[in-house]
Amino acid sequence: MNASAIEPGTHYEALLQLLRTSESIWNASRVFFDQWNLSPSQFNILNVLRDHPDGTTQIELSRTLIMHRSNVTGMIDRLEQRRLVARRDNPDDRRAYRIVLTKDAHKLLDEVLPAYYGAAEAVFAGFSRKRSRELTDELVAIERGVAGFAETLPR
Amino acid sequence: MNASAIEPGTHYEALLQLLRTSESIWNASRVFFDQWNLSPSQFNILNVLRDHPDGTTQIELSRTLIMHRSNVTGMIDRLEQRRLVARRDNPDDRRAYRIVLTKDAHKLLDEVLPAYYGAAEAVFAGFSRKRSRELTDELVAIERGVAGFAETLPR
DNA sequence: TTCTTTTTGTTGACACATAGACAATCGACT
DNA sequence: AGTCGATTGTCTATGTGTCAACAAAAAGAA
Repeated sequence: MNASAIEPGTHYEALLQLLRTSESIWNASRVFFDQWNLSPSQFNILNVLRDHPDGTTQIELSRTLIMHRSNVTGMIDRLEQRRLVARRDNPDDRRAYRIVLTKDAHKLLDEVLPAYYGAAEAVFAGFSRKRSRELTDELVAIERGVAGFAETLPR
Repeated sequence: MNASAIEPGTHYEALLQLLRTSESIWNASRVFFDQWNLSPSQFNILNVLRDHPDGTTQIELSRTLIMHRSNVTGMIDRLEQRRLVARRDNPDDRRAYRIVLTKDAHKLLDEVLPAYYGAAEAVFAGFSRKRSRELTDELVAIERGVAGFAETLPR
């Protein structure tokens, strides 16, 4: 409420802890995906592509994963070199590609995904479903708070 | 529990939402700190240095901020160029520096910090202190779960 | 003391992220 | 049809992160 607070408060602590926890998840996921020589970002791309059997454009990927389109170029370059994705022609739009998973990628994901879902459950050992649903709601509310605050910022 | 789950579950949803929320906070903070031409990482370094009036070493900074020491080199290089930190000699250890804030940095932080704490409270508008304390505890528990899981991973 | 191991900071190579400028293409409008 | 603004992907520059290899210095062992 007090937009010119001079000292850190309880909410500030919660915010910091949220960032800390998220970073620890991200770091653990780096080690986890390294088992298959993947980065978390690479996995995210492959995971999104699973939902698009006919392929999707790079700009669409950039929107889904909230990253700049110039970043997608490099990510797809590296995944293409590893033969995990392919750039197919897009008959509807000659500016864009249709990015698709290769057979190798499907085989890789069949291996990774069960371990991936299992890992999420392992991390939450001792949490009831109810509790993690409540947590999700809480986090969504915070995300809305952040979005609201961001609008007050000079862009 | 079930370490070989085949499908995403409630816990998985919560984990994803945690990462999403954290990313939205980080992105908002980029816009926020941009008002003073700072990156979130640069601010974090300055903020840590406030607690060390006599300076601290780069390796100590890397441990506090959980980043590689080679990254600290570049961060301090850029902050030094902007005259926000200085590398002072360390009489106790001629390998290391004592990194200290400059007067300019103190002046900058006097401007940033109130807005910073205020922003945290603004994001949590509508949250009681009790609720954000509970959230903090929840997040700490998850962080422990992550650490536990990470230990089961091949390093 | 001397020998060995560890630690500190830098460097180079790379991955991942942004922003801005650019060419090719698309789409809408006249 | 032709024109003009928006979109798509790439390129360059830069910041932030990792890791491995290196020199200098410190710390420990003999």
